[in-house]
Amino acid sequence: MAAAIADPVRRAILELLREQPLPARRIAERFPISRPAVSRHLRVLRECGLVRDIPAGRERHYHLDPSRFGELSAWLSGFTSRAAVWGQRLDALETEVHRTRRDRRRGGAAPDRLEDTA
Amino acid sequence: MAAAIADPVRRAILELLREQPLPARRIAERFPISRPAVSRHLRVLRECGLVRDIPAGRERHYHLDPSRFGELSAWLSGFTSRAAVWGQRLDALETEVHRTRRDRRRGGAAPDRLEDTA
DNA sequence: CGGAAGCGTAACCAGTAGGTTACGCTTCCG
DNA sequence: CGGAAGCGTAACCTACTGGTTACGCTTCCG
Repeated sequence: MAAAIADPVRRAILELLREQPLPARRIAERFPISRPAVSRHLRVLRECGLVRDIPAGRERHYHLDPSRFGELSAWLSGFTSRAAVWGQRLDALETEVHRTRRDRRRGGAAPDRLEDTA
Repeated sequence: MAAAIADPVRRAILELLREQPLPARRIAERFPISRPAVSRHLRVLRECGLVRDIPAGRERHYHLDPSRFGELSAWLSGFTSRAAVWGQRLDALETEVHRTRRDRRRGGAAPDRLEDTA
């Protein structure tokens, strides 16, 4: 499902469908690629459940199915929520690494002076 | 950047690094693929800014860089936020389509009875 | 009824992504 | 100092992805 969003054309289609439902023809004519290519992109999105279609005569109306977006969003939130934590730990970690290297070179536990890292 | 997350191995690496920073060796040994393969995955993540590395002697400590995750998360929120809206409009739309088809077949404006859609 | 419109699929082709092995460079340590 | 450890990169191969054209099926309409 993440693979479906990886493609820029498919992302554009989703943004298009976010504004309003559209028949396949209308979607295809907004891209510089051929209609069958768009048709396959639509199939990928359909199989991922990101998009649904309603047959309407000889047309086929596509619309967004937002239910699936939550999954990826939830996965991402597992990372963004810890941003602050790591941000705080980061400089401390970097300092620690530098200190360790210096210690080993000197062969002893040096105080945390920073004259060569500043 | 979305392409970086598309790969399952890279997602697993990110989840791994979310727990704690790790040297490349430790990351590689948790996957059934070769070490150079993991090394390239790490490069992709690095170039996307999802991950950063700190040289530590002959090792290279990798850690998460959560700042970029917000971008994708923000893009996704543009869809999830409208979930309720479209969910409400959806059945109405579907009904409308069916009604239109029926109307055209009959050649007149039919009342919105639902005997064949219910 | 018959042609046009709207879509999807099949077959084919080129570019890329991800895997492997071989290799080279730096860092550690006996 | 010299071998081992830890990484990254290059070269190569295969598989998949995304694009195109050709085609077939259903639906509309003069």
